Amino acid sequence: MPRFVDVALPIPLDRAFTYGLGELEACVGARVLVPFSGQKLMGIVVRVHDEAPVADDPSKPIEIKRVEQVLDDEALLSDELMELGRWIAAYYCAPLGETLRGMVPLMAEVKRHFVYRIGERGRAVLYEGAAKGSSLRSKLSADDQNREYAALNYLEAGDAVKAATIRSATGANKALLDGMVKKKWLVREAVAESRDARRVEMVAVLRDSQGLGIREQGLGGEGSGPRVQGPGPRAQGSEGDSVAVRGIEPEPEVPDAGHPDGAGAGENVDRVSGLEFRVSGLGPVSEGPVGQTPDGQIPAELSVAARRLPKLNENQLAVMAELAGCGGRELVRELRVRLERAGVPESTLGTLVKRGLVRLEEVAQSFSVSGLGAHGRRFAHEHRLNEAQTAALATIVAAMDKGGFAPHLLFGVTGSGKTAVYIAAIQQALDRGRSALLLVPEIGLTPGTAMHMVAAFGGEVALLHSQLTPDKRAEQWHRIRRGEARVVIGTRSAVFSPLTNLGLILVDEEHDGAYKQEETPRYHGRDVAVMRAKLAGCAVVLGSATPSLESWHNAERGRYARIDMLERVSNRPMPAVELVDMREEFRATGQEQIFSRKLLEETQATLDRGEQAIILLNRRGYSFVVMCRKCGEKMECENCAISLTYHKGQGSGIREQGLEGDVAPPGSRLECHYCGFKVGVPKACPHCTSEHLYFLGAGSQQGEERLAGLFPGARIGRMDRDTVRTRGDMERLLERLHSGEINLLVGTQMIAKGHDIHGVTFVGVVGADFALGLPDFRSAERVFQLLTQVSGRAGRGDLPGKVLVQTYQPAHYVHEFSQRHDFVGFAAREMYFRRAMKYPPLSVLANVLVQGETLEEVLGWSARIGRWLERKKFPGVRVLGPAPAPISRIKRIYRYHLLLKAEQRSRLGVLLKEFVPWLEAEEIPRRNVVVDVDAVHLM
DNA sequence: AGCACGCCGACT
DNA sequence: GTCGGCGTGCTC
Repeated sequence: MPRFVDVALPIPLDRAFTYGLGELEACVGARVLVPFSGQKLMGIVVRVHDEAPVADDPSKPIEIKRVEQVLDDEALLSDELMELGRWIAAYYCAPLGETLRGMVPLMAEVKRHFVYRIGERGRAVLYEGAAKGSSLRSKLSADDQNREYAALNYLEAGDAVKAATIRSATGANKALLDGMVKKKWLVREAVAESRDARRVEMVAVLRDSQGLGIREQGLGGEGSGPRVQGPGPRAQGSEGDSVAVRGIEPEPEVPDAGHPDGAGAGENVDRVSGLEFRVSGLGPVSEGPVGQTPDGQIPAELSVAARRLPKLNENQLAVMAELAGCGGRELVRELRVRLERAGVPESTLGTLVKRGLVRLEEVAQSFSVSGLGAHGRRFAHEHRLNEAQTAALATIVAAMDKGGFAPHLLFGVTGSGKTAVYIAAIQQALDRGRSALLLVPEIGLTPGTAMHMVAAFGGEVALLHSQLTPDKRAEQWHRIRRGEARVVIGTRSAVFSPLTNLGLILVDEEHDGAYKQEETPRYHGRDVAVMRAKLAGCAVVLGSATPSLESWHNAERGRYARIDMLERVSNRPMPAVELVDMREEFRATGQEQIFSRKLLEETQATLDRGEQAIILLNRRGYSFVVMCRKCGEKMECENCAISLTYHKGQGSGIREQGLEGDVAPPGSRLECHYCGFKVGVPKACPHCTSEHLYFLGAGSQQGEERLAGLFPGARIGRMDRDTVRTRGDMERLLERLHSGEINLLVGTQMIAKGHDIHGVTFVGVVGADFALGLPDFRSAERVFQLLTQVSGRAGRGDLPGKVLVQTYQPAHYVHEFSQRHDFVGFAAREMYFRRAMKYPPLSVLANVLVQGETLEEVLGWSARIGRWLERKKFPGVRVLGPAPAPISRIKRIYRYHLLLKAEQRSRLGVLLKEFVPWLEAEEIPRRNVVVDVDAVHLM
């Protein structure tokens, strides 16, 4: 029997630790609880072996501790996922333990806390204390001293007790207890226990006719059921089935969007019936049976049945109807919300329980679909696939059937119907008994996609996104692992879903920067997806209308098979794109305006036609620069090297752009978008005390205000991080758009993200190309993506769309190609630049960020790193810098960086392999040097 | 990372 | 003389 395990712990150390197994057994991939430096940590077994570790320094041999507990009988992380973790750790220069931690959400199941036990000295104090009386030397109050004695008394029996328990028994708080530990009166011990992550909640169940029938025969309620008081209903024949009106099969456990509580409490309600849509099982959306007809009447068949029940008052009837309407079962929590809305008192449910008409059951907390049927629309999978879609699907299915790793790039223009292909392909995977994974950049921003998936696959779907609480995430993870959910849709970390028998991985909007994790391990979800597909031996499809040049390059080199979908569905034309040269506009009008005359004209015309318009203003806030006219100083964040953004308050003050000196309305503030720093709007320049402050650059907030002034009749909505904080906000806003309640939408790039809004025929783009000036080699690519995406919002319905792009650089090639919807041309042109500059994808890039609290140390470290790299002259690697990072200070941390460009991946690998140990040897703290392999954001 | 251990100033 | 601040250094 193996005697040792190597355990990877969630700490930023590049090594595993060896523990003795004793009588325990463990396998690679299992979680274990181990003592570590006075703590109990959960780690993952990475090796099981018989080699006792030997100390580097033989004078002090290492004392091998024992594994305390093995938490999993079998590998929690499959070999495939362990392999993936190892690859990530190596490729992205991240400690294995931290990498693996990010792959298993079940750390939530281990609760770590401390317990206190009385020590020898404590006992002595307790026994002598009374004689000595309270120590006058003690700084503690008499009360606290009393509490200390009370705590000692309480612990006298010798048990180890949690701080919270001691406090409720004696009043001694944690600080006091820790003080007693310092005095050695108490001993503190770390404990960790695993627990079931699931919470329990109540479900109301309409008692079925059979149950009622049995009781009718005088046999009483079922033993397991709750005690029933009062008389049961009489005359409940078999026709009584109709009480469980139109009862569908018992409600399956339905996956949830995982709303934070309350955020979407009302979203799942159909506007007409006031009742919830339900999705059950596979197949098309079932607009769940409703308990009431639209006019609020009890449907005939229910009322007939209900009338047979004894003396049910209106409220009770309403509850019965409501329950029947959701298949005879509903979470009490959900039911309460709806009853409250209907004006039914909460106690009614209790009455029905007492009368035995409704039973309460405990279930492990699950997830109901909420907010997913809000639009009551039918979904794409019911549409026929067109020729291009069918061909795309055939290619994917063929790859799946052939088996083995098969990477594809699905290049499909906006509106070409990629989602329908995804759904059909997932269905094909399921039909073959295999599972499927769909990665999306951010679920919150595109509730539509999630909705489509749940509508198509119902209970087979697990949704994983960043807003899930650890418990909910753990439960979804379990569902997937048990094979209950064979379709996973989620953001980047969903790539670690414990799906078995993977048939297909899809990466939607594969170019999106949100796939890159900006903390250790700094992996790219898309690239990990490809690696996972390779390990699993399955098909992977990267989809985009504007593929990253990396993927495009891979397709051109034949590494990825390319699938083209170059036409929009239903042969809708691409929108016409027109440029407005804002320099020209200024010359003509003599005024610096946010919106050009042409843009206002088109907007007006669109609204006049009863259609919808969208205006992209890709900056948050009111003005993004506040400058002093006298000294030219810009208002900067105290903590960051960043201009503060002016956010206008709710007050009524009027501020014209550039108008000086007047007072900002109450609630106004200057905000840093990097660290969240906020200050009031200064009346005078902090540098020169001049009162001539100048507000420059229009953000979405100002855009909204301006448009409201210009189009008093328009129904304006704003979509940016200030107005859309949760998924619920997004859904509400989208619903208002779909319903036509809003006909003019202004917002940041959020509005460009794949929403399918049919009434939009005009898109105005304001200042989107300012990003061309950013010091990032990908700036043109990003602007092209943004322009293409936002243009894609126009003309998705039956009417053609039009796009107007305002620019100060009309000659830039980004505009030339985006105007023609010519990604291929753009890619060729951009690739020319990348080749000349040796930037990715024609090289491999790593960004080495050096950060620290003082400029001196940061300068020192980065200079040493620079010198080392120069001296070592790694072949095939070019080093740029060190130089200040484009944002040279964030949150009071100074930032320098070096860019490493390698011709080949392996060349960079050689360097990095030496680099990390060198840092350690040089005593440059690891946490001050961030190695970002394949960096996406160089800021 | 987080926790021990240890060395200094503040207060009784 | 004790308490408690946080600066190194180690963790199987």
